[in-house]
This record gives sequence, C-alpha cells and structure tokens, in this order.
Amino acid sequence: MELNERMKTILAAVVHRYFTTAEPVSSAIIAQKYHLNSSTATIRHEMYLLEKNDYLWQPHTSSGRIPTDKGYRFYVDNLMIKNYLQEKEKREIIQIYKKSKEFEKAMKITSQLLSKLTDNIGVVLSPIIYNNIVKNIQFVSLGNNRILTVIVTDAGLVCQKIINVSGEINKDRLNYLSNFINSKLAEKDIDITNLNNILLDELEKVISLQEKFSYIYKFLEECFDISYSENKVYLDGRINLMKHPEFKETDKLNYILSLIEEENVLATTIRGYLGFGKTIIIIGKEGKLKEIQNCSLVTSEYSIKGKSAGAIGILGPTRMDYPRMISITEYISDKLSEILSEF
Amino acid sequence: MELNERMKTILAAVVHRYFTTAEPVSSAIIAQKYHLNSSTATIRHEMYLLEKNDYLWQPHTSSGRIPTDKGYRFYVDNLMIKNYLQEKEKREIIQIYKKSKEFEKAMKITSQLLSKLTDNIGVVLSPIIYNNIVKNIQFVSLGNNRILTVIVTDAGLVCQKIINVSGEINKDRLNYLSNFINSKLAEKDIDITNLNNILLDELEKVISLQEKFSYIYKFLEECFDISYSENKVYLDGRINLMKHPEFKETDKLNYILSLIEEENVLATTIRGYLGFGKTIIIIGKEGKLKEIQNCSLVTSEYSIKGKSAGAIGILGPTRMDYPRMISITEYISDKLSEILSEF
DNA sequence: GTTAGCACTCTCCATATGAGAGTGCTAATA
DNA sequence: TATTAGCACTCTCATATGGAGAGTGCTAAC
Repeated sequence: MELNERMKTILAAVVHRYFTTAEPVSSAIIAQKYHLNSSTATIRHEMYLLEKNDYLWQPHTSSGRIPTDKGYRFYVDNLMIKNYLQEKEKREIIQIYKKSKEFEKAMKITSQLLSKLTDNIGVVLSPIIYNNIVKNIQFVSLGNNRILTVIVTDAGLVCQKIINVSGEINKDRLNYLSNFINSKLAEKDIDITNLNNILLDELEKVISLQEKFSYIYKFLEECFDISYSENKVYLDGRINLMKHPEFKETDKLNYILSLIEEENVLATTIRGYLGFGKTIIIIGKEGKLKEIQNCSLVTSEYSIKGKSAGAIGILGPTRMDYPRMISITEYISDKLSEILSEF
Repeated sequence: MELNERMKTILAAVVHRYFTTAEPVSSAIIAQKYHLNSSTATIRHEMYLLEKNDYLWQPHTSSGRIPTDKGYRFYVDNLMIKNYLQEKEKREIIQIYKKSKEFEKAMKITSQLLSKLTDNIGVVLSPIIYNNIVKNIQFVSLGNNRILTVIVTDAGLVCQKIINVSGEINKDRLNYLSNFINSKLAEKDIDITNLNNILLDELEKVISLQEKFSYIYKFLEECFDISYSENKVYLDGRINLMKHPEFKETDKLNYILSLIEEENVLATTIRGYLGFGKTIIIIGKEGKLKEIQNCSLVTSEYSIKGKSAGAIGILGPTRMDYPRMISITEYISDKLSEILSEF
C-alpha cells in the first residue's frame, strides 16, 4: 500500500513525538502539536490504516501508537530530514580531538565522544590492517630472549608484538635478518596477510638448514603471524542505556549488557556490515543479534589515507533521534579518518 | 562493650545468612540453621544488644537484622574463617592464565577472572614503574618523522611511546644518541622518574648548542617524560552488580556505575591503599568515595620480581562472601605476580 | 540467665475502585 | 466520498483496603 501525504506526515509525527516523550502517541497530540488540518477522528482513521499496514502498533487497544521497525525504516529511508551539526558542536569535537596525539587515545576519545553526544553506547573498531602494505619491519631486542617486533604499514599503522624466543639470537644475525626482510619489502609490495607466505619463502633461501629447524625460524613465523591485527573494540557509555525508559527493567538491561560485555560479538556484527556503504542503519529486528532486537545500530566507516580501515557506531534503543545520530556518527567518522591519516 | 561468645556466634551467623539470602535474618532462622542451644527469645535479646552496639540494624521494627559496616568489620577482623580455594579451582585459574603470553592479555584475563569467580566487578591496575631501574632505551624510526621509543626496565617492563618529531633526525645521530644514553644507563642505576634529570644533564655535554635549542632536544625531553607509566585500569563484570538484589533499583546502580565509568577515580582510590599491606578490605562507608558506600572493596597487591608493582581487586555490595573474595583476590594476585615476573 | 507466650508492628499481596486517556464506531455533514 | 462530532467502551494507573504472615518486644514464670 502506497502511503498518502497525510499518512506520511502522521507517521513522521508519531516517530518524532515518540522519540521525544517515549510515550505512545495519541491522535489528539498529533492534531495539537503537529498542525494537521484534520480532526482527531480523521487522524485516528489514518493511524488505523498505518497500523493495519504494520507501520505502527498499539501496546493495547485504547492506547496511543508506537512506530514499528518497519515504521522507523520508512521514516529513515523516506521521511527524515537530514540534520547538520552546528558549527559550535563541530568546533568542540575538533577541540577534544586535539588531545589525541596517540593512536589508542584517539580510539578512546572517539568512543567517548560518540557516547556523550548521543547518550547511547559508543563503539569503535580498531583499524584492520589486512589490506595494508608492509613498509618496514624492525626487531628490538629486550633482553631475556624477548624481541619486540614492530611493523609499519603504508597507511602509517604501527603494530607491535613482543615475542619470547626459546634461545638467544645473535645481534648481528638479527640485524642481518631484518635488513634482508626490509630489502625484500622494498622490492615488492607485500600486504600483511601475505607476510608469512612470501617472506618465509625468501628467507629459506638465506638461512641455514640448522636454523630452519631451530627456534629462529619459529621466531620468524611468529613475527609474520597476522594475529597482530587484533580486533580491538572500544566501548563507552554503557550506563547511558539506563537513561532510556525502555531499559528501566533490570532484566532487559541485563540482557543487552551481557552482549555488550562480549565485546567481540558486537565487533564481528559491525564488521559484517562493512563495505555496504558509508553509513549503515540497522533497526531493531533487522539485525541478527537477538539481544539487541529493540535497539538500533548506526555505523559509519572510517578510512586511513583513503583506505577503508574500520567502523564506528552507536547503539541505542530503536526510539532514537535518527537524523542526529547519523550526523554525529558521520561527522565523527570523518574527523577520525583525518586524524588517523595524519598520524 | 566486649562481645561474649554467643554474641560472636550470632553475629557470624547473621553475616553468613544475610550474605546467602540477602534477606534480613530472624532469630528463628538462626536458632534453626545455626544450632545455637538457645531459644529464639534469647537470641532475640542478644541481637537487641548487638543492635544497640551498632553491629546490626533493622530496616524496620519487627523485621530481621542486617549487619552494619561495623558488624562486617568485626566479622572480617575477628570471626571469619579463612577460605582456601579448591585445588580444582586453582588448576582452572592456572589453565586460563596459560593463554596469556602477552602483557595486555594477562591484565585483561585477570580482570575477567576476578569478575567471573566473584560475581562482582574485577579491577586490575597496570603496574607502576616509578621504582623501576631503566636498563635500556631504544629508538625505532617509523618514517614520517615519527620515532618509537622503547624503554625496558630491570623488572622486565616494556614501555613504548610514539613521538612525532617536528623535523628529521639523522639516523646516525639517533644511533649515537641511543648508544650514549645506554652507556650512561649501564654506568649507573637510574629509575624512570629520574630519566629527565640525569640523562638530559649528561646529554647536554655531548650535544651542540644548536641541537640544544632544536626539535631534537624537544624529542629527547619527550622521550624521558614519565607519562609512559599511564595508570591503565582494566575493569570487567559491571553487569554482575545487577545480579545483586541491592542494586535492583536502577538509580542505585546508575549511581555506582557512573563512578565505574570514570575508571581513573577508582584507580586512584585503590592506589591510595597501596603499601598498607598485601590485602586491604574497605567496607562500606570506610571508603571515601560516596558512590560506593554500600559496596566493599577487596584489594591485593601484586609484584614483579619481588617489587610491588600494582594492585588488583574486586568491588561488590558490602553483603559479600568475604572469606572467599579474599582468597580469590589473593590467589589471583599471586599468580599474576608469577606471570609478570616470567615475562 | 533463660524461656514460653502473646500482643503488637510492619510488609506484602491480592482485590477493589475510580479517574483519565484514548480508541472505535456510527451517524450526520460538507 | 471524505470528514467529523459524539459517545460508549477499553485499558491503565494510582490509590485505598484488608488480611495473612513474619518477626519482634515485652512480661511473667521457671
């Protein structure tokens, strides 16, 4: 069924009013506050039709209406008016980012900003570096048979890993190995997923058979292991959920937070939406995770030097101010892209 | 007033029963379950005296009794029977720690273990390195005028920091500087707080006046800045609070969690108790933070190679199984000490 | 010093009641 | 045909009421 103009106006009004008050919206309120030139009876009739078509629902007969997931979806896709952050807000965000001279800090600040500005949960996925070309690998001997391996990629990402070796590696040998590796990296572009394949092959040509079966080879294998690129998740503002009346009951809250505590599940879900567009909005049951079926997720990709690197997002009740959530998420992801590209 | 034996037994019984059921404890229950050879009337009389002396209180006349902070304190100091973890539990903990080949992971696992085993919030403070002697400082050039500085201490702690330099530093010069610094470090023991004082003085003798006023000197200053030793806090199990009936009401929960979200406040508080003994127990209002006045904190120091390095702890309602909380916290802090010492 | 007995207090739960908000339906109207 | 006024009906929510049950405090007796 095609919605007529009045129905669209009413739907938008219900979404807006419900977001504002968190109470079912009555026909009278719409007539009063949204200046439709129709009587409550007419509005009621339209609402009845909207309900029959699954855009609205009632908690019980004789109560006002609440948007369904479908209602929200229609609103987001067709009715919502894009919101732009005020210049003042933008300046404040930039100001806060000035403190982040460091990668970890930038991630943390981002999740804090998201949660503070939206009163929801802020989520930041650390950059994935799979598609990054490795520019340089260095070894730093820390003593006690520990070696710090530092990998620098073309996008400027730095990955570190301390490796415990089961025997001593001579300093000169370590230097030789690192020089050899870096000369190979200079010769051809190798991305981080292929380190193991390509470099170990090359190294086999220059290391002795004895070394090949010793801890030195084991060490090299561990160096090139892609588990560098840990899926780190930065979460902030879990408490914010409690501000929303839909989570007044501790059970519901508990249910959601149990998912949140398992940071990885949420991260994997968000990664699953990567590549489908700059900003993705998942409303209620559209998502697969049953713990957050009365929540919506607004995610936005960020990039480093033009390469898509990760995503940030906010998680809150389906009853949210979508235009604002989207503008905040997008603006922050743009800023984060800029900052990470400068690092 | 000196408590007689029966009063002590009754107090211990009330603490135990109240911990188990979270309901005010009646005289009848104590007579039944704790095999005192006295009638309920007698027990009631003793409870009346305990209440008059501030060891117990009643939510209302004609309800059972609940321990006060003073009651818990007396129980912890005088009545409680030390609890030892079962061998099976110890093995499980050791098993889980086997996954932690890495510093960050060890910290995270520790906070998870604490929260899972105690059903409370697990807190882990990262090691402070102030009293550590610096063994070695290395510079790794990352390109784009970024230099990774790695400091290794005698306890084996590794601190890293990426520094953005405002101009290029010649590779040989960087090598010279690092060699010079390391030779000085070998000559005398310098702890991390004194890096700035001692090394900059020494360096002034070997760098040119031009360098002294350039970005190179600035870089060195930043290298030796002790902000390396960031007070990182690992928190786990915020949801656990909700399992406890005392936090059923969202307001109370909110109040506490607002503190928890400010990780640093909690960290600073715990640091404040460092040095007063291996295990410190703060019950209810004994603590200064008003947000957690109906909570108790059990903290235990851990060390690295015999040097006190930091603390772990659990935070939960004052109504907790103190003997078990203590044994878990202590056992885990010992294991953590071992693991960090091996790194 | 201890205890049986009992009146008294307070909570908690189920039930009842009425006001208020909002709808659905119908018949009248433009 | 679309819109609207009017009204009966439904459901929630806040408040009041009463009775059962748990537990105490007190007193008198042992």
